[in-house]
Amino acid sequence: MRAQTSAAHRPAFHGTGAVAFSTKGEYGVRLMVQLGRHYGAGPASLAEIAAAEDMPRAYLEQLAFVLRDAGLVVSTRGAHGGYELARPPAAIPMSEVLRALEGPLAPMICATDEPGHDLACDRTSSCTVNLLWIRVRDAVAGALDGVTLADLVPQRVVAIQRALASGATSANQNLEGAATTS
Amino acid sequence: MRAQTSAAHRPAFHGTGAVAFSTKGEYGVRLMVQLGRHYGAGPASLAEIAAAEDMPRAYLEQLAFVLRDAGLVVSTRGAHGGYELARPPAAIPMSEVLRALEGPLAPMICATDEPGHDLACDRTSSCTVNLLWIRVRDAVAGALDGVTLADLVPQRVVAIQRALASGATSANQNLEGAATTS
DNA sequence: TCAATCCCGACAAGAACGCTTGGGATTGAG
DNA sequence: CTCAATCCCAAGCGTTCTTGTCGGGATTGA
Repeated sequence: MRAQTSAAHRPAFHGTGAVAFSTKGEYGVRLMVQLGRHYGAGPASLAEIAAAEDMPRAYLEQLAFVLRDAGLVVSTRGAHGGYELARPPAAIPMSEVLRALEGPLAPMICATDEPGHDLACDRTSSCTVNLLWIRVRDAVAGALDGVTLADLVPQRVVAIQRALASGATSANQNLEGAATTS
Repeated sequence: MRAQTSAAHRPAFHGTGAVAFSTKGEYGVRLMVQLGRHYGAGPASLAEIAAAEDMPRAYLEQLAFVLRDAGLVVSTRGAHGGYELARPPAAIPMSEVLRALEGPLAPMICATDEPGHDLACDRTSSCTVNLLWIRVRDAVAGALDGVTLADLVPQRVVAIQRALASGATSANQNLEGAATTS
């Protein structure tokens, strides 16, 4: 609802210190969650989602393109178009989402999961630290593999959405309260 | 030995994408590893370490101060002074080192390990994603807690160093091969 | 006395991030 | 057929962070 135009640049790194996802990661995941809620109910427009989540629409577009190129969402052009998940939420591991959004998860250049990393790493003695970065990378990859989009979209919300898709057409805004912010 | 003055600014983020430690983390860990090798052999000067690892000395100083303030190393001033580990390597979890160097490990502001995070996080519906960030944070914290400085300083190297401290003076460079880059 | 070292604050270049702008192409509805 | 809604895309701009550098102090052993 409120003013995409006044978004007023947030601090560069949303997460302080090490292990910091940027807003790319956050917005992208939020976008995916919204699409997860909408799953099975036709395409959702970015304008809708941007309003619902109070994120700048134009910026969301960029993320949506990335997610599309990664094969995670499909787009429908033209009027009443929008984005949909390419697969059911349970088949979308968050590792894939975040890798698409933020690039390969490599805590250091020495620990890229891509080939040829050992070439880039010919530091002197202390390259023992590789062990550390690799452990961290694997830990993150494991955590991210273990969570699917379905885990972030409570099942009852999905059920309600589906019911709506074949019944009434309005009143789908009041499901927000479900967020148990522990 | 070779030219601290020509270090020529490296690319800003050493680690691409999500989960990127900065050079602060890398240099700091390398520094700690060097101190680990030197453990029990008196204080080591920053000039020595900077030369051995080819890192800018003045920058290393800043990291050393941080590590000292965190109680991880102790300093001896004056001639023949330098830095020493405050504890044996096995008693230094890397989580502590990296937290000191890079701040609290919080993948997002919503998932700080400090109290009051729920105040900062009053996003709309999608705060379900908290689950994700917290999982990632815990995974990283776990991985980092499970590695101590001793794991990065092979015991035989320590033994050799101690022998050197009371004997010969060279031939400690050929231990590189230990990095099993899978 | 002197040189080696730690201590400390300020600042400069450059990259990355966060977002905006401005236009195009494509499609359903009237 | 026209029009509005939507996706598509590239370029650019200001802010903030990192990555160091610089210059000078304080402290101590020889």
